[in-house]
Amino acid sequence: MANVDFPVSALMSVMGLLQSGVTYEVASVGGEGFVEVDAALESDIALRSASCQFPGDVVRMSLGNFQHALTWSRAFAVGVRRAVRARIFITEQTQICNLRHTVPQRLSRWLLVASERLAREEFSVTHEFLATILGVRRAGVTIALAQLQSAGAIAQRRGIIAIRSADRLAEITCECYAECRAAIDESLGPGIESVG
Amino acid sequence: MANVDFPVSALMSVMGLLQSGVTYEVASVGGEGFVEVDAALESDIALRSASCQFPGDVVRMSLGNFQHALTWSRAFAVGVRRAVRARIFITEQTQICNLRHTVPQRLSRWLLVASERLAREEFSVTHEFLATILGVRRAGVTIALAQLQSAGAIAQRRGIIAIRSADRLAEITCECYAECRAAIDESLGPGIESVG
DNA sequence: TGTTGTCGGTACGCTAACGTACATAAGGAT
DNA sequence: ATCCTTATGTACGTTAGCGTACCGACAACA
Repeated sequence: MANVDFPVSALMSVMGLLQSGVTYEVASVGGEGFVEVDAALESDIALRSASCQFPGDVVRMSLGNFQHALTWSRAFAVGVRRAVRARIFITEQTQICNLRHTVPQRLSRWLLVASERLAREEFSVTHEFLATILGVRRAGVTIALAQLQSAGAIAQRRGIIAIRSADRLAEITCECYAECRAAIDESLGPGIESVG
Repeated sequence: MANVDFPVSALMSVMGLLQSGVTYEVASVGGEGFVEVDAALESDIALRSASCQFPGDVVRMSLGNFQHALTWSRAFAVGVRRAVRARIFITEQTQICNLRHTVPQRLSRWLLVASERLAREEFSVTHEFLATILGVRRAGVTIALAQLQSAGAIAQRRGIIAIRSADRLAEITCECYAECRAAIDESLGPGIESVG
């Protein structure tokens, strides 16, 4: 871990790996957070691997600078720790979301979050990609997206999904969307318009 | 949040609440961690509520003392932050565990973890309680426990579960058990014999 | 313009777990 | 000893999502 990245208009993923070889996303990090979180928690070694799924601006600090800032700037440390707080909440919420909420609900949440963090309504993703992110079948994503489409929430082209109505998506998704938004606002202040 | 508790031989639960009124456990905290984690992350307000499910010894600090120690003792701060690091890993792992692993597997994991943290093989829990913890039906727990019993892993009496073979449980449970143990060892050192 | 690899739609049987309900059993209280 | 509460066993039909497979369609590129 040579650098710590604070996404601005990028969206990064923290991935987990099962013995079966399946990978899955354990955290989606935009402007409300940073990677790698371990850098703020007394370790130079990341327990997870991160990758950038959607390129964009990132504020990058060397690990050394990050830890220096963390030590010497009270303001910096507060911001970082509050981001960690939000991240924990989101991860906890996703625990139950994965267990109790449906694929269309979870998919809607991911689309809303990605849209807000990337500040656009259209992005190029394949069903396969979304299946990996959500930890479900590719076919399951296709079915769920068809539902969102016929509800007028999204439009699709090959390799591209466009959000037509964020409100519609918000109706479909579960409470976890709002809960995570509230936790981020509570931790970082309402200025940050990204959600988990 | 007036105090911060470091369980020694107790087991505490951090709970989440869905709009439906259903509560579920988002973290099980023993000797490898502390509650509330928000205290270490620039907030006096806990985003989740914690409760003690299994009484035992706890090192309790006032919030003021905790924050004082965190500020002035480098050693204390390192320990606390490393505990946060482990907690994040466990929570992330539980995300995928909830999604992909079966009730008997998740139940086995919980029993193993609880047993190690409480340092005993027998504890009083009802199926109803375990159902809340795992976020499944009470009937589902009954069925899963019957499987563990017929595999010779546990024995049951009304309101009591006794572990007969931790090895058998370890065979049944998923990789998440070992992954979390490894993450705790990596974060806190192998001295702590609790697992998530 | 034709070929080829990737992506999306759909279908099949299958399984884990669901929600619900009811009956039995254990054990403390009277 | 009996009652009564609480815990457990079990059963039913239902459902979401699985694994797999196959085919058509799009698009890039030769």
